[in-house]
Amino acid sequence: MTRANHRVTSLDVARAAGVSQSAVSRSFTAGASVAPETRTRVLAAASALGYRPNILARSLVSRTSGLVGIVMGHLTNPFYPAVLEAFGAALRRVDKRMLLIPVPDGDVDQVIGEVLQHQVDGIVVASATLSSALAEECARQGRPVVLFNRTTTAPTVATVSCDNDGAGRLVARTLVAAGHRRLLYVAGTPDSSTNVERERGFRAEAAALGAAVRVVAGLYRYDTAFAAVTAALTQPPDAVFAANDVMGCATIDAARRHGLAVPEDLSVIAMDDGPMAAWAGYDLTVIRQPVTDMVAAAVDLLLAAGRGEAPAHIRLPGTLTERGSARL
Amino acid sequence: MTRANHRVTSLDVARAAGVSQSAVSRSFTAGASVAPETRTRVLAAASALGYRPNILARSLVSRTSGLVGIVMGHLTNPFYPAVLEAFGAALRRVDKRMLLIPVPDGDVDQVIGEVLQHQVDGIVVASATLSSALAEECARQGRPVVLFNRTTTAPTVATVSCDNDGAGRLVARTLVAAGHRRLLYVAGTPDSSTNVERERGFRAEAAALGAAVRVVAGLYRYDTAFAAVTAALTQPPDAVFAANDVMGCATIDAARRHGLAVPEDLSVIAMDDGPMAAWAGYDLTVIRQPVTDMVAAAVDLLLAAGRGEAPAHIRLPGTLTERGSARL
DNA sequence: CTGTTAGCGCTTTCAT
DNA sequence: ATGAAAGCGCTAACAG
Repeated sequence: MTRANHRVTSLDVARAAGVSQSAVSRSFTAGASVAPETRTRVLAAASALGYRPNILARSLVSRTSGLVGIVMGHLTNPFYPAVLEAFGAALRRVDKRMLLIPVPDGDVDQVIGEVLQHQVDGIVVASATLSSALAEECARQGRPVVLFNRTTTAPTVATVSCDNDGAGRLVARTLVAAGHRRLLYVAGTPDSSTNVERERGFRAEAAALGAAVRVVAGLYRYDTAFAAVTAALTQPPDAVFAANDVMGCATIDAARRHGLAVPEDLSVIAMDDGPMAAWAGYDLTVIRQPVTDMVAAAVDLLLAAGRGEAPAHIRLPGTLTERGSARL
Repeated sequence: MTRANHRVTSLDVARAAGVSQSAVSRSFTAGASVAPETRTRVLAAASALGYRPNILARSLVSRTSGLVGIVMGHLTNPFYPAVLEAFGAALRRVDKRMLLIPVPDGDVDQVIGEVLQHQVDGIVVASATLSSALAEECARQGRPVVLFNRTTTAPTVATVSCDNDGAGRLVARTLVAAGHRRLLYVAGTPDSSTNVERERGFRAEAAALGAAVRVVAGLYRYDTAFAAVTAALTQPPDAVFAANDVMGCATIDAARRHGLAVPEDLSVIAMDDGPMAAWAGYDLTVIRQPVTDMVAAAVDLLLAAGRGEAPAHIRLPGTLTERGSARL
């Protein structure tokens, strides 16, 4: 038991163990030179007093906070909670924690400032972009930035994303091969690189194969996608590629409401593979993004940058997961 | 422009502005006594050099880190991302950030240790509980803990939750008033206070009104709930209360697959009001938890504890949101 | 209002 | 292997 309301410091432990304060510090530092016997004594005293090293103080001198800033846009898109969990696990493995900043919208730049003040060891920006001016400032301060699920031309930031162009092509190829000719693309937010690439790949491949592609704006959200698809159904396509799974669900719901059966009358393939894609009510055929690998790659890039390596750009392939929403 | 690869400190700014280092500190402290003219000069120098105060150093002396630990269980339950966003917004308003620890399962205690080392100003534990030993240690260190969406008997932790018992009663009353008699409760994880309270209230009120209640185990997950409900449908109930919205969706899907129409053959009411509850495919009648208010209350409790007030227990009522899944 | 002076709790040379 | 001492970058008295 320890006295109430008193922050136990390494000095307290030192006194209790009859050693110097630095001996205590060493006992808590992996691979420091302490006599095993000393260390045991120190650890005993420490746990008796309920001592835990103060990471803030340590960070101040070691110049690494053990914190990684995660700047994330729309947590309500079920893709991102999965990403968050993956980052939590991956970062814990390298003994770092997440400083999470859910950014309302747009004002990423301001938010990055806050994160920098916390002396984070790196920053992950997901579902948003930051100005190149700020990217440069991060670089100057030696704080690696990796853009997750977005690409950029800023030379100082690393990026990790799915091969969206390839995914779009794969879907087009798959649908056309199954005999579909009138294709509909339900787009995400038009300014996101993710959406742009998926659309580009999908259209290019479809065009090459002689299939027509119409595009409606779904903005990555259920309600907008539902409305857009409903409107598009006046001239029904035979297959839909939705830029994320939420909009895939919206497409299916809109089709059913319109009296169309999925997949008999309409094939639906969506990007992402969140929890609801597997629900019995949807059974959505999807392109699964390799979230775990993407996150692992992002963490690697962060660490690599910490070692002074140049920012890289990683693209991982998505994989087609066939379920019941597409007649292939 | 500033020199590459050099962390700008307040001393650098002081020199550049021709003032003392403390003048710089004051210029960045709200309500400190600095001549306006001095402050402008300092701020100018600071922004020229790209200076940002180092929060770590500040925290070390001010003894508040500006960090709140958020320990969260299942991010994949769509209820929690919404909670996270709300906390992000509410905490930012009091100038604090989130140290997010997604806890795999169970090992909350170990995780709290990490959080404590970061000198957090408080800890929010959502969808999990912590041992009372650890709760006591937090208290001793003066770090307020609030349990979110869980209750406990530990005297040192505050709690915020929905009035789950009341919600259960409300649903039973509503369902029975609409003529339903054979009720089914799709339970969440049996050891969560949340589930226990909902079930207790639902059963008590149903019993009082002379309606029968069967219970199946859904574990708060889609797949288990789908299987459990499917099995229960061999002797169909007329109404279902699902302990969360995901299981509500599972119930609807299971019913439809079984050839039952919702709400004609089966009324479904669920707890929580996540994004998909409003989807056209489900149109789920729900008890909405007042997330924003709950989060605001949690933040208040954190701040109150910081001022030395005793831990309180707050319960906010849920509200019935009628949509199309229940015949009322 | 401003500068000087102590630390916050820890890591890290540098001697011993 | 250990202790003494010098900071990490900042805030907070305390004089002036």
